[in-house]
Amino acid sequence: MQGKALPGFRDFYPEDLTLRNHLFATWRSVAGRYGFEEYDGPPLESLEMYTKKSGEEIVQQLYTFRDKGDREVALRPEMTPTLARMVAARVQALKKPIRWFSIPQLFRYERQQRGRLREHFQLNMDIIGEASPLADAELMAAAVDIMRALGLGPKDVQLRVSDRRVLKSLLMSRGVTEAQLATAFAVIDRSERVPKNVLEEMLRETGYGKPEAAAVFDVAGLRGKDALTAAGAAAEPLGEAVQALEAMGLGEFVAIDLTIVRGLAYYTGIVFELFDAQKTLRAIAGGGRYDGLLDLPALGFGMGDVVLGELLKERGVAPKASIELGAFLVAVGGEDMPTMLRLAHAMREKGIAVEYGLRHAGVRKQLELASARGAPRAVIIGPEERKAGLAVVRDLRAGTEAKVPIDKLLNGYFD
RNA sequence: GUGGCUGUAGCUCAAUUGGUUAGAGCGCCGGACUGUGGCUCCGGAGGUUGCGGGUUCAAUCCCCGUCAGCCACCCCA
Repeated sequence: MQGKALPGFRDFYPEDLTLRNHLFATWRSVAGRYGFEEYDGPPLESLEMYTKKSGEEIVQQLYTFRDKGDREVALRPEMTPTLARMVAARVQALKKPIRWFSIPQLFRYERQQRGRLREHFQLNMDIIGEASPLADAELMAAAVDIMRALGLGPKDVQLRVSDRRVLKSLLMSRGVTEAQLATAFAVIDRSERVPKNVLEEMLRETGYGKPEAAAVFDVAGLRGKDALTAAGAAAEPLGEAVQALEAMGLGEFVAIDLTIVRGLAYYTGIVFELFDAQKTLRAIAGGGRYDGLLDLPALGFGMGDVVLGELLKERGVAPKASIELGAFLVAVGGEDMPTMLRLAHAMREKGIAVEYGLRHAGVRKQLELASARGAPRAVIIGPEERKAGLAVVRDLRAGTEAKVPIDKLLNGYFD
């Protein structure tokens, strides 16, 4: 063993890169049909940018160093600060709402586990300058449509939606104070994973009394439209967004679930996560509204390549081959080589993917290579047919053969 | 950062209570096979048993350390 990539970093062998390219292509395609434009920024930023805008935890997990110009720099752990800077610089000139997407490679120094590495690629889609819940619905619809474009249905993935304003209203109407909200959010976020007595202890430490603690668990248990009804006016934006998704025909994917809180402190409104419906993997995507970060209403989501790639492999919808050959050419004898090379080049000029054996071997060997390479057909050039201006086109899947004029093949036709 | 489990060929796994030259299947390379692939048969390459140390006549096996992976916690791009 010559060593391997650093822990948490990946080598992309052809089959791995095939999958990654498939994800990127799907991301670009769906983002494009939603009218989003692609942007990018530098992978290295000033450390200060993250110490100011992100929480302490994120900073501890940063890849940082001092560059030769004595600047404190960091590999980007998230795209939002970069986006915020780019938008702020041209905010006067940009027509609102801004719909942008990006596929940055992000870095974070943390202990790796399945689905969590130290580096990943993440689709970011953001809408800036629009407060309407229709914008939230738009973003969630795009996330769902990416799943559909990848071959996943409502039985595979579910979009769980919540709204911090709804949570806040429900909690405060039950006696929880504004200062206690942060703890309540943390408890609700963990309510499905952490034992109840541990959560109760968390609440007690923050000065919760019995009735307020009960209210927190009560709220955490609310699901579906009941949650909306209970929250009254505060639930209107979430209700409107969910209705929009239903009108688009995506209702089957959507579940209102108040236990979705999201870790980042800057979310202010609707938040959502896309989950593997069997819940064996981590969240596939997550996002929400962060109106306070810029001077404009804003919302966005991120979707990483790691968990999504694992899910596609698990569900058998990952692509296999990266190249799709049109034909594999076979020269029977050495004297057939010039014809084969001429034909190969002519077909490539026509845009057909063509391969042939790079050293002369028996027909058997060449055909073996042809099927190993996944070619749908072989074009066999031998002295007999060549005298008549013909070649044998063999269908490698069906095992059938036909003689075709070489002139036709030169023009890119197999029959 | 904390705790637990696991490291044998490219992959999946064997190897008697610690025992002599660490095996098999798949994959890879070559041959049977000089104008027809997938099948079959034969042969070959490929290992510092993650790494380092210790115990022992003898370690893949037991002990310690370390690195890596997995799982949980923390956290959640």
